[in-house]
Amino acid sequence: MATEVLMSKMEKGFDSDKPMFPISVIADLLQVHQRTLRIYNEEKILVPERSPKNRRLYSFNDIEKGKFIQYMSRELGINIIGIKIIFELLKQQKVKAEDQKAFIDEIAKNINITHEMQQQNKEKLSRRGRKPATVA
DNA sequence: TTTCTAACA
DNA sequence: TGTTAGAA
Repeated sequence: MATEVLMSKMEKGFDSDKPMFPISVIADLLQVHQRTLRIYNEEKILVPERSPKNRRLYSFNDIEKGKFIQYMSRELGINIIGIKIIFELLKQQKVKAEDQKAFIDEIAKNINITHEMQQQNKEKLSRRGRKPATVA
């Protein structure tokens, strides 16, 4: 459903920064509750534009950032405060958006966060009623 | 109908 | 984090 909406937008050609997707599409795509996205908004981790009617409008870049957040949260087990700190660090280090996942992965590797440990994190989180990670 | 905020479970 | 009430 959300994917079809995305594809139709992509076919036309688009600005990756252009706000165009409502919260329902992003929630569907990332498999998170809308509440979670609103929390990300409140915590300033993922802040979308707003429509004239105050509706949140996410850009393609926001979606990519959302995927990264889900990766850190679900795969690495980092909480929102940790993610805030990481984003601030990435900003201070001027790490480009395309390099951020590799940057974090390298650190995870250095402190021995193995795939087994990531799997354990996923299991822990899913046992707490959270949906298993789908985002790569 | 969908999304908003805010509060409760 | 998930769910819901009431407003827009």
